[in-house]
Amino acid sequence: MTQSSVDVPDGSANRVKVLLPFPFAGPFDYLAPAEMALQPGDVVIVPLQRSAAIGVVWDAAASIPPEFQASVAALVAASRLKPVAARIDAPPMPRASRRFVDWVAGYTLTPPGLVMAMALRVRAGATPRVAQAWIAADPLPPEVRLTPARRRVLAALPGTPTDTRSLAAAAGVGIGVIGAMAAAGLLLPAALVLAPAFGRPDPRHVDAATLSAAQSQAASGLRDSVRARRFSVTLLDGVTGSGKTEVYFEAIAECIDQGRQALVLLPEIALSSQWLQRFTRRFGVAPAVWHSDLGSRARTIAWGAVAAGAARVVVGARSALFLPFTDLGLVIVDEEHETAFKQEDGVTYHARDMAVVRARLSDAACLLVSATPSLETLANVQAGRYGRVALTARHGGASLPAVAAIDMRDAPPARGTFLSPVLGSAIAETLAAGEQAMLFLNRRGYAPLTLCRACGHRLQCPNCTAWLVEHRARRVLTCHHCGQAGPVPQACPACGASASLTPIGPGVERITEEVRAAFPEARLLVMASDTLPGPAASAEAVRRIAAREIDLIVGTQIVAKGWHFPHLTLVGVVDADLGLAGGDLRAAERTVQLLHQVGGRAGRAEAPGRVLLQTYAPEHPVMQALIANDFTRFMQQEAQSRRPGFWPPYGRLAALIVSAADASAADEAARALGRNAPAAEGVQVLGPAPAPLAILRGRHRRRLLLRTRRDIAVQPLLREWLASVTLPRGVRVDIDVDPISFL
DNA sequence: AGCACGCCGACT
DNA sequence: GTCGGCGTGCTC
Repeated sequence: MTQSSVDVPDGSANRVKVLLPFPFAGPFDYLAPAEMALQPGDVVIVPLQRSAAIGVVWDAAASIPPEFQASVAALVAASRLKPVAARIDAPPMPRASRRFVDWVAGYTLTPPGLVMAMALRVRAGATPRVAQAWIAADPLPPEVRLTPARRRVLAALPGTPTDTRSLAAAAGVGIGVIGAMAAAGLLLPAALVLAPAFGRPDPRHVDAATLSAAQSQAASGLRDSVRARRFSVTLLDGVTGSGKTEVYFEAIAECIDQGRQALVLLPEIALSSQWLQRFTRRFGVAPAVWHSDLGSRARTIAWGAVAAGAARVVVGARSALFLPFTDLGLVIVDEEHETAFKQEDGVTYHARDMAVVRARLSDAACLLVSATPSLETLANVQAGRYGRVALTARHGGASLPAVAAIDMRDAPPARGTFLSPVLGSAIAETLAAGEQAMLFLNRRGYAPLTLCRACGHRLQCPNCTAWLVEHRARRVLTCHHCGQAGPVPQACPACGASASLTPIGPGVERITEEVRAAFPEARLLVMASDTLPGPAASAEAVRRIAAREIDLIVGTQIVAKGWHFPHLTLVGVVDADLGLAGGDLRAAERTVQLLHQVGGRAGRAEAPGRVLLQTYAPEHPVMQALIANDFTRFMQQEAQSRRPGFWPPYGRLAALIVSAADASAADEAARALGRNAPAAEGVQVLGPAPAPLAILRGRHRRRLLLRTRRDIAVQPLLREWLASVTLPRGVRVDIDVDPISFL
């Protein structure tokens, strides 16, 4: 391990590197007073310019590029070092977390401080704060006056450190009194002792014997991988409804028995109410939950509980990877194919891939779980890098739903409607049988496009290359990319014709209107991200469905999550062709995964389910794969089509998005990058070309794609490339290593 | 990310 | 004659 501090001549202080949560090239050097006995990972306050900043004592990492180290050395030579102001009495950031930060920063070409900011659990930009608790000074400073209020505070102080708010409340004084007492030296800062909010999950809370033979066999394989206490990656590949969750719960049980911590990543933690119930049923207590909407207090408690090892099992969104686990033994990525694992704002990283890295840094087992694994993961299984455990039958005797296409050319909907008569009668039959039906359309709002019948004008977002979407319930036209929203105009803004604006195409609101007219008796529920704001709303929706208070569900892609709806027997896909347009590398793969997941909601209990796909291209390989339920062959075909051009996963890809408020500035910078493009065997640069969203939030965007053979790393090429071009002010280049969305 | 310094318009 | 707009530049 690299020594982080060195002696300076006068011997009174050492030098330490401190990583700050800002976009600097690397850590800064400070003087460390010897009595602080600073260790790598310690959280410290340091002076920065005229103010103070929080940071983490960092040790040298191999992945910090040499050019950064050189610039630090030059500054150190100038000998302008300031001393560390204080060490915060908080759990240190563990070594594995620090190496993980370095790794992610190096891989994504993000300044390490910004990655560390996620690990410190602050939103990049906001000044990080550490929860402050207090204990009484002992002895009390004799010269300080004790007012009655101050006496009450001292009397109210229990033996354990207490945070400002609760202490003030307990003593019946204002928060100001606490602050003044701290300033006077009557109270000393201390680490907040965590409430025992995290019970210990009990691996033997229920008997694992409720598993089927197939499940038990799969579970035993996974248990072995955890027991090995070595890094490994295993794909748990099981059809929808096969009970994958219960199987990987056994791996978690083994991890608890091993005395190590387990992390489960879910694509959409806000929608995980059913998952949490299942966990609690299995282990007797709820796991620690981590996601970005957690309040600052809850987040501090969770962070501390993870660092102290009190939280044995954490379930969270992708950012949970940056929690300070001290002994992580298992990382599970559920629904590993989900594109929600790719973070696109701020630090651009793919949580599934980073989960594998995080597991490796802790000698932990990693499980990737899906009914429809990504081609990346399948290729890794094929190459022998990942193991595979499969579940081929549904749990409890349920059968997989029968999938059929409705050829919209043969059975077109009536004018002004979007549901084929075939789908309409299937819904009627289902409702008549007292069962539930669901319609899926991955499009929010009433209509995706509004057109003037008089002049042909289309209502477009002023900031983006995108149509404005009508949301009739909220009576607005809004842009789904920048949030721009305004009232629906009465007259055409181009030609002034009145009552000429016509909605074109369906969104979930319009489908809801259609089924409400066709099935006036049915109890309807709309599930979309804008109708279910937050976890409580979706939990309530799911409860009502399970309690049969709902007959017909209309939903966007949030219905594709792993819900268990026992009475749902019919799923209708309103526009199965929707995701296939647009020439995206992964369009076909994503459509198969999404529609397969949606269809998988049907027939999960005794009554068999069926899925109807409305399509104009029933012969398309995507529809054929869904109908035949032959996912394996489809993915083999996908692999064949990507292999020759070295497209991922058979090659590497990085996207450069050049953006500027001024179109010609963006063009000029993109061309300059194009002229300096790296040239080598197995390396290719495509572009520049207008990015698919050529204008986004008022910025003009151009894209270049770097594609290399799999054995060539893109990061050194990108670093050299970017260094070769000086960008004029106002021009930004965003780098996306392993892009998955081509927007 | 802050928070400065730094050159051009409406006020005590 | 000043107060202040936020444009760019630096922070160990």
